[in-house]
Amino acid sequence: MAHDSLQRRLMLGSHLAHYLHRQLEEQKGYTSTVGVSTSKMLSKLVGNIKKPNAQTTLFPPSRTNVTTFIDNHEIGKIPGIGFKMVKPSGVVIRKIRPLTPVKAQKLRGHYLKKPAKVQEDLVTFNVKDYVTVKQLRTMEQMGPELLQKLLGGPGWPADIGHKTWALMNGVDDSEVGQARDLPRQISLEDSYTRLDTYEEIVKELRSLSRSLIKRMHVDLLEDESNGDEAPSRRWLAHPKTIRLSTRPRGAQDPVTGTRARSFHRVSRSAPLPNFIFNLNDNVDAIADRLVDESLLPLFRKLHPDQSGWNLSLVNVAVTNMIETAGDSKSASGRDIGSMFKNQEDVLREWKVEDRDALLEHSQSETNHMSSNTDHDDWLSDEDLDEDLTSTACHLCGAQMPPFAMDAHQRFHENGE
DNA sequence: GTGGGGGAG
DNA sequence: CGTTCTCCCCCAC
Repeated sequence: MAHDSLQRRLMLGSHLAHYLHRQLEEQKGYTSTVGVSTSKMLSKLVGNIKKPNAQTTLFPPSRTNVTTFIDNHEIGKIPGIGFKMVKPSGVVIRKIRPLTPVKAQKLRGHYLKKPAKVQEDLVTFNVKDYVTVKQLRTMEQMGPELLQKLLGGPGWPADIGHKTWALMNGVDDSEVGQARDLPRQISLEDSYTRLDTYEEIVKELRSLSRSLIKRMHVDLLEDESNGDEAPSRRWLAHPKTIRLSTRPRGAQDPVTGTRARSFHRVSRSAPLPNFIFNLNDNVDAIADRLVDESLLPLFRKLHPDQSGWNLSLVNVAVTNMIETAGDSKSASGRDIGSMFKNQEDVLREWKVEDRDALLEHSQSETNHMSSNTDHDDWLSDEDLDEDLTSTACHLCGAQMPPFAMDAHQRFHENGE
């Protein structure tokens, strides 16, 4: 693709993002941070530049600009590599769980030829040894194969070497997925400084269950205002499984008295009983029954010992969402095109195919949106036009922001 | 499908 | 600004 057209696409993307940002703020009162670039990873990274309520576009999108941008980041900052540095691993022999480096930390260690220093506060980790993407990227032998050797192994994604190498070079081909109308799981959890008696556990499970059922009602029920009968509600989806997870508190070091920080979770799951979907019974009663018949059995599976456990976290989740068939509530509100339309008498919807056409056509036009030659690195919010009132096409009536109208006209000129 | 884990936000 | 909570995806089995 020609360099020039890429610039135009980014300009259009910036305008679109700006419009959405503004609409979100004006109509919903939400602030948002926006990053615009040629991939999800780069967009996320540039978005960090102006937080919390502005947008940034990586511009111009030249190879050198992208490389320089990526290179200056600490390795752990790259989305997909991750910041996390140690994970508990192996069997707990006695009291201390061995700590093993994970991705970013393995890479730091490789560069430094020694384990990177991490500053461990009571609860958080900070990098002491700051290793940049550039330092790693330009190392001897660095490439997908070496990265595979460094990072690969059982439990890790098979293509981790190639993926990581691509990320270090600013390349990310992951797709922008369609937003789901329903989550895959709903979970409630709470953490505790001390939770070690059966009575307390039961109490917490009841409380979590009540909240979970209420969440299910909010997120999975649809009002069925069919006709004039008593208002009824129907389930948009039925989760099939219930899962109980806990996080045992790390063992205490007998010498220092400090506790090894444990991320380790354990879980057990079981079929979700149907009575949870009953809308006539009261929530507390359903919750109590759920605790007695599902969660306590799961808890006993998880912790067979009568006592001695000490939990720092309890999580209750419903998963394996089965969407109710024939649901008409498809992707409405998810399609960006439909957000531009606010009249239902519009004959022609601005659907995905049409938007693509619009983008293609816009590539051959002369750039009139703004003069960008005075910006070498970033294109920020303030550079964009401010007129965001929606206007109608005089040919088809489609509603859209003014910045899109010009290209839309050419869409008609091309015989549509 | 279950259980464990990294990771994002 | 850091912690907590929620969610997602991937893997081994």
